[in-house]
Amino acid sequence: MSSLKEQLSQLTADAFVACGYDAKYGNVAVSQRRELADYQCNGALQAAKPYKKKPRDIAQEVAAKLSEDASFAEVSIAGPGFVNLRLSEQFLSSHINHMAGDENGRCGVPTSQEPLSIIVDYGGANIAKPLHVGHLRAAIIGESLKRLCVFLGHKTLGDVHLGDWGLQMGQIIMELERRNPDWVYFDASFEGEYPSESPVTIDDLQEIYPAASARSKSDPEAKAAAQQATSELQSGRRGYMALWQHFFDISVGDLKHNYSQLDVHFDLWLGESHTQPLVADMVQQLIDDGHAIYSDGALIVPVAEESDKKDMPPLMLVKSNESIGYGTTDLATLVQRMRDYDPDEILYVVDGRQQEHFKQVFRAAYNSGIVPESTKLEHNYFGTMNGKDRKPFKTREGDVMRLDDLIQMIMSKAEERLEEIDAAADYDATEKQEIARQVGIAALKFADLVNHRTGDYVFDLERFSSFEGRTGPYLLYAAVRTRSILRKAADQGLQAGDIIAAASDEERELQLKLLELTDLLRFASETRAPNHLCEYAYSLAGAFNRFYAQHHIINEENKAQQASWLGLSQLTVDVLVLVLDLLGISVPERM
RNA sequence: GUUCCCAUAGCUCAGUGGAUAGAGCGUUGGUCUCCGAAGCCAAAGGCCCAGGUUCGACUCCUGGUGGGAACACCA
Repeated sequence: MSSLKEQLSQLTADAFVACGYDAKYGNVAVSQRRELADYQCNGALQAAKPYKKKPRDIAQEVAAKLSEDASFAEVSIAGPGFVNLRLSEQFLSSHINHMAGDENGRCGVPTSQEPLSIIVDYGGANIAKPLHVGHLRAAIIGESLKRLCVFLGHKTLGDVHLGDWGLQMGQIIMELERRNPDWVYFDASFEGEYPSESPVTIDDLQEIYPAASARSKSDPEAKAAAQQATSELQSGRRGYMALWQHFFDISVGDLKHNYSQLDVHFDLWLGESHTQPLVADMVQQLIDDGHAIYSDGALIVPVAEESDKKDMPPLMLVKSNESIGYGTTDLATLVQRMRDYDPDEILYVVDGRQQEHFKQVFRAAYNSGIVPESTKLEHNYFGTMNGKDRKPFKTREGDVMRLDDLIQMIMSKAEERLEEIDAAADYDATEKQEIARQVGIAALKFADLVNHRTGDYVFDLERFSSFEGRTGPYLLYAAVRTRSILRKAADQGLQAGDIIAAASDEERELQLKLLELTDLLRFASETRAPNHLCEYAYSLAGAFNRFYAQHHIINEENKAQQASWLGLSQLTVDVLVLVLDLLGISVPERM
């Protein structure tokens, strides 16, 4: 079954054709003037010029044709030539009951007719480096896009794509060598087995990395040593590899814990390092095909094009010190993804500051044939989360804030707030804790996702942890309160039934809002913009709250009416929970 | 310097070339003897500037102004 908008557009397009006009003018959209129409078509205005007619005359013809259709209660024309459509009760209730009757948990949303194979690359977490607020947006935007793709029926894999093969590895190795020169890992002549136990803990690494990074920045010799170590690691020096493996193992464990706190889950835990076996052949091929050339001692892939408005630097394939950077590993990752998955689309959910880098990688990939034209590569970039000074968010001390700390902060705020309003007072401690987590995560994620992906936004703990207005907790509240009504009704033996004609404008608006679901999901997916899911969830909750304020369900005496309202309430919760799930937000049973 | 992104209400943000530009916060005022008031209702308040394209521009184009970012051997 196609979406409501598609069906209405089809009917309208048929009317245009029947009147002798092109079908393309039949597109309809949700009306902005709800007192005038449910949906509207602006095609008559567009058709006026090519057909050399007055737009109102065209609108009149089309409207006359459309009003023969039982789908509409009223078809009118207004303004310069808008065709206003008001849906009939039969049309509305048949569609809303179809949604409510969906037993697959899809609320009537069909899966894609042309399922694609999609990879969403949205981690970018670094080995040996704690997740910080900079990783937050990638995680939650990427998770949402991935869930949306999965729900729409695409074969989708989320890849964390760890940063585990760059200079930071050499920096840490050299820092450790400086501190512990007698470790067996640094003895180049050692040929035995290395210890299976890691010599460092995750906490050690989190202290060592900033120190190593700072030293490398301030001391050119240290930097050269780190570059050398990186190069040796990448060529497979045994001791370094053994050490690196420890970093990797303990970091991945920590990262999985962090991400799962956020309800973010990856299908693939691959990193830059996993491309290592592919790099040599890829580089050779690029040389053989003439795509890679030497310049200043480095091997580069020129990617500039005639039409470029600025100088486009080449992709750095092999640095003059023999080491490789993330341009090379990103390219090799594409070799691997094409070989293993042959995807139709790869979506990179990465900070907007990487735009030039991805432009280079994509060009190099297409030009060299690593990726065929039929595979779409997209950099779905996002803006930064800033502090009130409009600079990337820092702690009060000026450090990068760890994601862990941020999550703790928002969770304890949630707990505080729950205490204040005396919610969940008599639940046991474990449930309370989990509710605080879900409320906190909902607050955090919604506050992020409600902003358009590409824009920067200002982090404001007070505002984010508020439970009033357009927030995650408001939506949880709306869903949980509705569930509570349904539970009460069930306790009294009341059953949801067929949804009948709306009893009020408020109820009609709710029904119409529910019917927008399929179109909304497609739009959010096409534009890769989860903020539309947020907008929808919020307006749906608002529509339900207005309906709720208008009608008293439990006390309703007309049983058919009551059953209908229960059905509508159930559908609303189902849709709300579904959309929140696509945002990566889970709803507690009660709170 | 060049290129990219951004500029909408006091603040934080939405807005698919269409009618009267929407929310939330904040402010002011209503609303619980009835399903959970984290709610609902109402008031006040806005598209950076100048051109252009279009029947129609917050939206597209050009040029300003103001802010942010990127600019081969970090990622």
